[in-house]
Amino acid sequence: MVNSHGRRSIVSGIEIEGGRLRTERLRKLEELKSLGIKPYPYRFERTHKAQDLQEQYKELEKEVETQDVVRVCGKIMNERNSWMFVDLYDETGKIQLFCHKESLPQEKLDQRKLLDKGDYIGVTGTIRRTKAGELSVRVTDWELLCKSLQPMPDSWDGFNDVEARYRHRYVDMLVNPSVRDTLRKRSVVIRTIRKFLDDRDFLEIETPTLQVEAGGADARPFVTHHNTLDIDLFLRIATELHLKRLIVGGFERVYEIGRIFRNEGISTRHNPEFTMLEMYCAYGDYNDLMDFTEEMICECATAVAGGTKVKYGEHEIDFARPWKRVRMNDAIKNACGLDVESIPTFEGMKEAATKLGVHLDKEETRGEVINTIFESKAEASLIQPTFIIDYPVEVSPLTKAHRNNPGEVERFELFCTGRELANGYSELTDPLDQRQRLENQARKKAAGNEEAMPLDLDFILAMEYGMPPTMGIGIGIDRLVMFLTDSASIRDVIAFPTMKPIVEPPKTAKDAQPDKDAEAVSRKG
RNA sequence: GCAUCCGUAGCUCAGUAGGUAGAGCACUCGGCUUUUAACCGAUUGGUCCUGCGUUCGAGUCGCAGCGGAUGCACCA
Repeated sequence: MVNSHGRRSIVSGIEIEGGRLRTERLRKLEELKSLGIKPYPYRFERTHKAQDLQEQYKELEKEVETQDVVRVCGKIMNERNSWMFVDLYDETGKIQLFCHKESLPQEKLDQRKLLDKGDYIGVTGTIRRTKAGELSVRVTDWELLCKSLQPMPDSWDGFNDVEARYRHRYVDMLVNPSVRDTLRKRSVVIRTIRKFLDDRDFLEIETPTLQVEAGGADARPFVTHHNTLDIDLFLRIATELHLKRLIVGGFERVYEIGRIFRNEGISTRHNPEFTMLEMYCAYGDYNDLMDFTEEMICECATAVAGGTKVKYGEHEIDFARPWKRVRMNDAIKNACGLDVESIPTFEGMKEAATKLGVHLDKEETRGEVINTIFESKAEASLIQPTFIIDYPVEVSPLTKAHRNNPGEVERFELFCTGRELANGYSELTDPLDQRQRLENQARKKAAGNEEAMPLDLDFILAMEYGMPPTMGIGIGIDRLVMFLTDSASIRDVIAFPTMKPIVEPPKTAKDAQPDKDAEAVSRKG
């Protein structure tokens, strides 16, 4: 890795070409080759994984030697007492190697000097437990499975440089077990959701990532270019509009767990690409959907945390059902005493917001102001899982009007530790109403609001063919995994989070000239 | 996008008032050991993030930039 000025490693622990530690390993690699040893062989027949041995010999007492011969393999992570003790790791955990000179042939003793931490080896040996109580393999033979050229992070100080951890996540995974644990739990969450939905006859259907217009959410999209068609395309910001087309198409239960791209700020809670579950189910409304959501998330919590109680930072969150359901207007009243229902006008609402110290920006309607008041006054206090229900129609262009309350829609958002976790509603199925709402959005977009939705005429056309009553929800998988794994940053639950690249500047005037190919590509046509 | 903080050896860090660039660990070499970051000895290792400036002299002071962290904004 080279920094912006072309010389040294900018992130800790990584050896650039010419680095001393790497050069030393290259020397050992050459020496191994000269001894006729293949440093990158093809396979190893193992009899046990580390965890198998730990379990199988749980009862073996200290200082007891067995004659049981095993073959294990893995990565050398640590060494003590001049390589008499070696910690060998495989995916399941650790097994200590006991490498005494009297158990090893002279040749293998000599070649030991060519091994480093980070190398993969396979060993043959017998099982024993040491005086210190550590289950070990007394090594009688070993073979190299991979020579590593990079130094492993210092085992005493650890691999703590945050930037290095995210830029070189493979090292982070090797050294910090919690990283693997979190990613494993993420996999469990996704598997649990799939099983939950599949068991209820849902179909997982993939919808387009490249779209002519990016709709279905308020967000700025990424733009890309298709060369042959010579058109700009957008990366999707939601899967909603296509999944609803599937409902129109006659599927009654569909979902997608897919990558979403939003061209917005990066923070501990936002990555430019993230994973969202969107699920749509015909003939149900938002009340049914809240029950459904509770059940599904409880199942995830149980699968990952073993129960409904989860520690998150300083909070203990209990997902036990049922969760509170609070009308947005009541949530505002509870938080700051304001009764928005007594204020019928946009101007009046604006005044009330200002009086409360709520900063308004681009709000143009009464409903938008109510939503902003909620976000700045009430949201943060929603620690335990809470459904906020009945949103203003102006902030919900895809949601069916409330059956009783004019000006409101049948929508909920799920909050937890003051953060939004899910967004669901009775889907708007009236094509004429939908057209009007999207035309309003398009007007805003034309007026310069980059997050407003485009007018998707094909979506409206689809709805004119007829869409049954439908409930639909989107759940941010990354956020959910954050809660269930007590992760402070979204980066901790993503295998390879987005990082700003380290750019190598031109070293000479000649290099500084634009690359011809790049130039050609940048000219459209 | 805004604010605050951070950047010295592979790692963790020290660096006094602006005056020769330091320690421990790691690496390498040698010794020793059947029991746990072993230990003992020796060597090696630096563009102090980059650039410009102030100064006789800058790791240290100033300005600009790069990268990161956190918070805010946006949003899920």
